[in-house]
Amino acid sequence: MAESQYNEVAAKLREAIRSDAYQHGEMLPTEARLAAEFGVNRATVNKALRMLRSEGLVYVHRGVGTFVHRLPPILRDATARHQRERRERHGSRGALATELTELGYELESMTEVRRAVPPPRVAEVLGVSGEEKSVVVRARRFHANQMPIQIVDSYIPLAIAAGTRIEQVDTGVGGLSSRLADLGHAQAEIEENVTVRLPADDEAAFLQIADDQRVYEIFHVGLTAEDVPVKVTIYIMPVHQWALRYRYSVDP
Amino acid sequence: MAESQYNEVAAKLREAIRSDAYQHGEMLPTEARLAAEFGVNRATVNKALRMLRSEGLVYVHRGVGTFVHRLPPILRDATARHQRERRERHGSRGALATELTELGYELESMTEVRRAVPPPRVAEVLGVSGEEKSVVVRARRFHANQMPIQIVDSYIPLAIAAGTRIEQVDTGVGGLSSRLADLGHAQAEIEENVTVRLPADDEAAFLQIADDQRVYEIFHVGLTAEDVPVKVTIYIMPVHQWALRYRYSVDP
DNA sequence: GAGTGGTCTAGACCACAGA
DNA sequence: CTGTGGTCTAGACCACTCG
Repeated sequence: MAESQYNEVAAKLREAIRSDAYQHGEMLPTEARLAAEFGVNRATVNKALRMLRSEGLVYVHRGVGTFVHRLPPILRDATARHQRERRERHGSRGALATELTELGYELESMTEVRRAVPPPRVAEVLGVSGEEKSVVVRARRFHANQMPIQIVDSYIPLAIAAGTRIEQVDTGVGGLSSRLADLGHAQAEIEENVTVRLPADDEAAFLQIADDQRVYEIFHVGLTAEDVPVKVTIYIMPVHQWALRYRYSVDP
Repeated sequence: MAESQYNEVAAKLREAIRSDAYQHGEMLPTEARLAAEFGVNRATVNKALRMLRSEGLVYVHRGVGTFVHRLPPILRDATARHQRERRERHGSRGALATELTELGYELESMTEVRRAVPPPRVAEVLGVSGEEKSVVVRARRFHANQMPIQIVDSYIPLAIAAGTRIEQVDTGVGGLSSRLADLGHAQAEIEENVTVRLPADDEAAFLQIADDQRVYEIFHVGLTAEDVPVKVTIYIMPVHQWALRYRYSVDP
């Protein structure tokens, strides 16, 4: 990892950040200054910083400077968030709010609800039309301490959700899952498919990440006890901000 | 995504690859040729190709050329691989072999077994010394169709494994999990923590990936019915080659 | 207006693979 | 030996932010 100059510069800066030379939010020296300091061209420093940026170790304020990002990742515990004990302990608050409060973050969210044409893969899984407005979309955007952290889009077939509280912004105590249960479509099983990819333009814009960073795409399907898919949720999160946890039983 | 020239070049090449202009393994035009074709400098083409490479869409044979990579991702179904029905259906073969055969891949693996000092995090979870050779490491390396795809290192406390079949390369029918069960340490629960990071040098070398690609690190802990950790396995896989699937029940 | 990072060019040298 | 991609430099212009 230490052959090329930009790799060496990157390694030195990583080390400086890992040690306590820089605090979260502190500005690094300018590229020109770093170039002089390390005795290399600015393009070389720029390439090194691009690496750090794509790792999530620094972020850039265009026209201002490069700043250090040193925050512990957020844990998304997929299994625990659906357990009764935990739900009861934390009352009506969502799973994410619970997780983040435990880490000392303050959570904010915005929700938009509309009827829409579902993406092809969602239409296929839900067994609805991919050409008409066949689903209700609940589009939520989350910030933690003023920092964007997650995009969550839930798709529910119109046949289930039309005219119900699911079409309102506030779904009430217990949220979307409880409303589905009220309507006779309680989810019994969850299937999640995880992939990692580059962000789309709108995702990168909301999450304030560079286009060479990566996001998790979690394709989450809620199924009833009869194995009927009743809800698809797609989660998009920057990989450097999150760790995922799953727990499951081994069939004896 | 289409402002800068290198992004436009990258977008055009992505599109050419996604359509059927190139087959898997086919060589792209040289950077010089692409630069002439698109009317930009070679450095710009190089930057675009670097993006595609980091996405796993192309790979480079140093001194030869840039080649297209178009293979469907491998699905790692964490839950299904531990279910009895599936295990019985496929006999003594491992979970991975089963998954890959279904996708038409031919699987090869190498196994090394040794006693070693565990990494700090592993020592902590297993409750063993992080200074002495307190674990047996089963280091496996997997290829599918001659392509490296996965690094799997399992750590078992010496207190459990010393002198048993676990210390031999061939663990026999049912593999490591069955031997743990034989020894009275049957795993009842699995916890997996997923993160995404840059590869270490040795990981990049084995997996034949560039140092700006990403790998999943899956920190997998096997626990007995009494919640005692008996095995830690760390999986390292390139993100562009794999999708992860988890399925779990919702507590009613 | 001054300073920042983002991008691009032209040109150069290198290590590597293969004929 | 030739052709490939990997890297680096010097210099330039740009859009952006902020005082």
